[in-house]
Amino acid sequence: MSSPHSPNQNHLLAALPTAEFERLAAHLELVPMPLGEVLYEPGGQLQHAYFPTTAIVSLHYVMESGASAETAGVGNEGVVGISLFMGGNTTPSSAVVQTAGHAYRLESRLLMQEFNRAGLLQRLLLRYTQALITQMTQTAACNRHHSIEQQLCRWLLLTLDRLPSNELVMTHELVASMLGVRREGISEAAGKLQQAGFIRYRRGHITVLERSGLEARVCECYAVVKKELNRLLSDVRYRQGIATVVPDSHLRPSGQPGEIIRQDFAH
Amino acid sequence: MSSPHSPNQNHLLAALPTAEFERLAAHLELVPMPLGEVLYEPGGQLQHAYFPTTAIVSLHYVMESGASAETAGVGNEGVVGISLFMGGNTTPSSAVVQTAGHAYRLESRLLMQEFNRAGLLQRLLLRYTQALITQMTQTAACNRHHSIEQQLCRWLLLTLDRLPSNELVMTHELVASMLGVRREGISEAAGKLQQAGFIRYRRGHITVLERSGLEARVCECYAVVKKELNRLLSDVRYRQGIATVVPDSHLRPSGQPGEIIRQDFAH
DNA sequence: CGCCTTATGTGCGATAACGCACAGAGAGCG
DNA sequence: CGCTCTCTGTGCGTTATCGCACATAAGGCG
Repeated sequence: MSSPHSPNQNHLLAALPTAEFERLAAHLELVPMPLGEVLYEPGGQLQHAYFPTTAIVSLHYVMESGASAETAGVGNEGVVGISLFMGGNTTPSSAVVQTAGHAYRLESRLLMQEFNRAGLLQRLLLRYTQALITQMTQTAACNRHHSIEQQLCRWLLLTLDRLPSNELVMTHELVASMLGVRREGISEAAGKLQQAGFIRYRRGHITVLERSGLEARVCECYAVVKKELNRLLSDVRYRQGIATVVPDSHLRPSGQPGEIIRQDFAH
Repeated sequence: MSSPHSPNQNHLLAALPTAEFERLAAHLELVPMPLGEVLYEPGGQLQHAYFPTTAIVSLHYVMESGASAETAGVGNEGVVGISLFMGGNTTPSSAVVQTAGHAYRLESRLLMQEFNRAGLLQRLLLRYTQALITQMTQTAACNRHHSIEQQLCRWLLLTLDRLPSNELVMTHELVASMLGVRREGISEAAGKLQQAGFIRYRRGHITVLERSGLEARVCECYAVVKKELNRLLSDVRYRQGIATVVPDSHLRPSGQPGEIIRQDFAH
């Protein structure tokens, strides 16, 4: 919990057993992630996997027409670059930094090496991928059936959950491109939320004042995604010394007993 | 290629090396898949994985309101039940038989056992999952930006690719529930396609007369999904004796050389 | 401080899809 | 053969969102 940077700010890295973590630690490279940076484009070969700490990355697809839509976001709960271990090494979608911050990156080769050891990292990554799939599924359904305002609430809450503060550095235009709608649509929906007192915004900054307000207006999709993430990673424990100690370790693969705690992403 | 049933009608099973296949073969159970059968519901524990041969299964999410949307379909190119090996053993979505037919099912435990051997089955399943993710991503984007007619074309083509004939047993109502739109919307779009001479339909049957017509109207999403499936599974070969022999086997994990062929799902 | 870029507000008409209501027509079943 | 259920056709008015055009405002930079 030291103030500067630590790989443990990323939940997946923080959950690795000491042995696995130490094999990787020396190769984790802290990189700044400026807003708008493109981590990969359709067809591009991935050189690294990225474990965000404070940055948020948007996975999205850009159509021939130029229109785009986010299919999922990745923050400190996950990793960018699942196609490395899933196979194929590339995807038809893009990954772009949506909120500036930092990430630890790891060479593709090293990630795959560790993945193939079939230790906890593998289990973690597969579970995380399953959670990501839920996010994509839910996005597809939400795109189909819910209003812009509901989707905006969902998106704000999901983003908020990945941030340390309650302020998003984000223009309406950018949010619009994430949700795949018009900028005016976002302005209108955000205007309503502001009138209701749930958020306040000014030129490129959105501050959430009343989270519960957003939760009251959001569609079910938000809860489904959160619940599933929580369920899938709830039996994952933090490494000793990172988190509060609890007397339970039946799932711990390595030896040391009784020094671990449930992850808790629940809102 | 014998007329009755064979596990080799499923592309994943057909691609397994002899040793892996034989470990599973005795446990593969041919089951009929009647239209509308529910393979799993949100939260339900999966007892089996299903490898469709002639059946097609729709993965979809049902909202609280009752509205629904398909996120992906699974035919003889894939398997139903990825959450078994991805972890979590259940998902918030449902799987329902969309086209009646058959599948081979395999007990969860046995699938996971084989998956954990980290042989070709594991690689195959992960790659297939990656292809499935592409399908979901594309569905999300397509839901957002394309017209009902375009989506109908996409859906017809994807379904057609999984069928031996050019006739779908399918009401407008059912298609509508897959795409998450009104039945009338499908009737209208289908009417246009019929007028153009691309399809013909009558009470619960849709016959594709001119595939190229659909391909001319479909959005890019169809091609993206197909190309990706093809790319991800193109270095997968069929087991000896199942398919035509070609003199190439550098990717074959087991010993016997030179008796394998590229899978080809390309339209 | 003032300018100029960029973000946001607002007001249209256009459009795609919705929700509903009902008419007609096939196809299976008794 | 005729009935009845289910599927499909059609015609509304309604709605959300779009696409565009332009006004206003905020904030960074010289």
